[in-house]
Amino acid sequence: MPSKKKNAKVVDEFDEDYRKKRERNNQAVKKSREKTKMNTIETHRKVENLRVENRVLENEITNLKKKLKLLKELFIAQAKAKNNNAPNLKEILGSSDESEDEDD
Amino acid sequence: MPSKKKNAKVVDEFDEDYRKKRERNNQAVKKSREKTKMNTIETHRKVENLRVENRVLENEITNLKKKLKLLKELFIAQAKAKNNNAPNLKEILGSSDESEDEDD
DNA sequence: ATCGATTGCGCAATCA
DNA sequence: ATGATTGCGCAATCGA
Repeated sequence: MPSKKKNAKVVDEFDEDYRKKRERNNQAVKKSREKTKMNTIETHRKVENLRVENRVLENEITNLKKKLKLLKELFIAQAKAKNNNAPNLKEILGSSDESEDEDD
Repeated sequence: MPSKKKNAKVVDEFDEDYRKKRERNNQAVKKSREKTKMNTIETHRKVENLRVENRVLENEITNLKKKLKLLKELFIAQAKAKNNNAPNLKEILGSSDESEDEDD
């Protein structure tokens, strides 16, 4: 029963259709891997950007804390100078989540 | 002049030393690519962590700004009640880089 | 049935 | 000589 038609899986290495298919796949593979590389680079870029942004935010927080501290001192001083009943700042301000200072 | 000894580059596909070498390289390749995958995952993890941290910092800034705003109002109110010369907060606190409010 | 995209794997060149 | 990286091709599989 040797049928010359199709002999199963013996891919004729040089068959034209086969070669065309292989060539297209090879291109697809290249493209896909190029894409992967780009994504990798992009992700590294994201990390770097986020780190920078993070430092900016940290600095802003530091500055805000400094201002807050100073203003509290001014407030207390003013209260003492003009009055005796300085409001309780902790009650007024210290709600949320921070715990920056400890004076009273 | 066919010398049976060594016929240049025709790597005998089944030569034992060749096979050993190939096998070792195949393992090295696997290892290296595994490493690459791990690094990729790790980098994605970093991005996620940084994003989270960023949100935390943004929130902290928001809270600090709120506090600062409130305290400024208290300070002004107190100054007006007891005194007429409220110090110039902008000068004292410096508008270094932020610009949270606009009253004066 | 088709076709591109993705993935695991092996080979060989090159780096270190 | 040896392990690590890298570009490339093959084949299986996925996804539309």
